[in-house]
Amino acid sequence: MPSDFYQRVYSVVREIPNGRVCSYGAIAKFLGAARSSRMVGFALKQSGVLDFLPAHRVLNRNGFLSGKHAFSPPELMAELLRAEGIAVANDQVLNFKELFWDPSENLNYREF
DNA sequence: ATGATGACTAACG
DNA sequence: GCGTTAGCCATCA
Repeated sequence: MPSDFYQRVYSVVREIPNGRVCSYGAIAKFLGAARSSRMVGFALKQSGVLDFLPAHRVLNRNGFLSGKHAFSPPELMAELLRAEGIAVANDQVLNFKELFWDPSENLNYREF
């Protein structure tokens, strides 16, 4: 039984538009737990059994695929991103800055 | 309850 | 600009 924190993480990640990416810190901040960025990644790792979750669109603040090793195979993460038109090279999203999607500016806060 | 862990970040040197 | 250190805090053993 996932905690509410997890549910909130999933709710935000699910709203990430196709072809866009986000960072752990941004999600954590939006959830009001700016210092719990690590927990965001932790939640995503456990999200495998839940509904579709674009976890591959969530990267660290540098745009690196920090969580690719959690996929099977790890290359799957980069492939999923490329499948959405996102350029990936050397485990990094090239135009991360342009593709960045900030939940605090594009998603209205609501009860999760 | 205590200590270790981690898909992170920011601050130092 | 890069490697190291230190905070952070929800889980888990």
